[in-house]
Amino acid sequence: MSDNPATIMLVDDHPLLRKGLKQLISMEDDLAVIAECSNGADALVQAAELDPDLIILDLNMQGMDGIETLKRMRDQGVTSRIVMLTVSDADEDIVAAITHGADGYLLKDMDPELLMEQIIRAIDGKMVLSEAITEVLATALRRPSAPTSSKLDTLTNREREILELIAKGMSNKLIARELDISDGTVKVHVKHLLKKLGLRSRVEAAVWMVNHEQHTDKS
Amino acid sequence: MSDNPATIMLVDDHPLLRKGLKQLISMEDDLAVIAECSNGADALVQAAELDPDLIILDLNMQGMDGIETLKRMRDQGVTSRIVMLTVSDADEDIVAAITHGADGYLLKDMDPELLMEQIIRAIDGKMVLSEAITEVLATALRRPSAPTSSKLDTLTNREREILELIAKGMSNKLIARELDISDGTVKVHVKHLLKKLGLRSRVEAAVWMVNHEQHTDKS
DNA sequence: CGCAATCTATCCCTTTTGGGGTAATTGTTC
DNA sequence: GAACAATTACCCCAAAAGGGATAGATTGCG
Repeated sequence: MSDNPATIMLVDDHPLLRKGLKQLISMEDDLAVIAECSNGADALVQAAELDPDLIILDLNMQGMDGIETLKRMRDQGVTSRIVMLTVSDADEDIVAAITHGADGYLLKDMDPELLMEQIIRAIDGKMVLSEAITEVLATALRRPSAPTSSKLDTLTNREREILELIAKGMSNKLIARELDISDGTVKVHVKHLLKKLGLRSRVEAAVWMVNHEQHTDKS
Repeated sequence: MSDNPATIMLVDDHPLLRKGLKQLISMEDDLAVIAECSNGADALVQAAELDPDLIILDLNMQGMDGIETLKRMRDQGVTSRIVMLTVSDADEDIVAAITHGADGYLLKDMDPELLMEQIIRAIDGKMVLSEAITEVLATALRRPSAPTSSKLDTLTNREREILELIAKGMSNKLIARELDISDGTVKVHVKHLLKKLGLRSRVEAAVWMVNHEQHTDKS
């Protein structure tokens, strides 16, 4: 393991953070940063080409986000260990990262020394999770009713589409005009999606959606 | 200006980012980081004590957020130049930062070289804004109807309280029970706050509020 | 082909919401 | 004390939303 320095690739759209991380890593003799990417597309190419020992992947990137990048890397057959490094401690992100093949999930506000320990542990093949994360995972797994996000998957395309419009504050009538269908039909879809999501009103649906949109996309 | 190195204080709850920034700054001979804080409370004390030439302040901190910290610093009579450094390009944040006395607003995903240029310009007494920011500011100022945030200030305490409950998805009846008043009264307050905010339904109010809550507080 | 899912639409009915008004109470300010 | 804002509460009424059922059209799948 420490015969040759372990190779590390950094993927984060904040140059500043990359700089800090790189400097931190460079202080370890048996670690070497061999590549830096500022976006997911780049990361895909470089990961396939360089096959680093460890990829440190930011979750909140513009363009292709971290989860999507992770997913595609695994699809492409990247076998490097991949650790997510992020500010988000949202349940969905954590669960999504782990289920899509991440080998760790660390928070950016960690103590640098601790962070380095975890990175080294990750290269050693261990799964690394921030303390705050482990309990989130545990509680998430305890509830098999998947309160995470995948409820969205049970919705049909039309229902999801209408939910998004509700999350913009639109009334049934406006939605009907927007989608060019009758408002009676919109009511049917709303009725169904409320039932599927276990919510009692469009207001609940709206706040639920807005809160869950936060990391899904951004303006 | 460059007789003695200019003193800089960093306030950010991400140690990694502080590290990167500090290293970047240390490469300039006439700049010196004299303090680092990971939270707003600390920053208040240190700012008063050290009176640095420049304070680089993160906007999204847990506990006291950047805007609040900025506000209190100015209230305390801190005269240092203060530049916000953040990932958020939300209109409200920018306008709030500027109106509360920030001397600049920079984004974390800037190019490091450019960032250093801007920091030096800030110390020279110039107002520095990321490119993407200037147009946001311009358009924000063009609309004097203050679509920013301060609309919240026009609400009474009760109305604001009820708006927050709406933003949790609650119905009038539930809100009435929660506040121990009649649901007819809740309707009155809802009616008023909708009028004040220029919104057409509680759903619009809910999504507006949730979106504006994002940086105000966090779980 | 038959079956299930989806999208569309309508009817009926109850509850909720939003907008208009009046008015009593309290506290604050001039 | 008068004037004012805020909170409470009620009235009325129209519009919107939500829940039930039914049903035609289309599409995809075994």
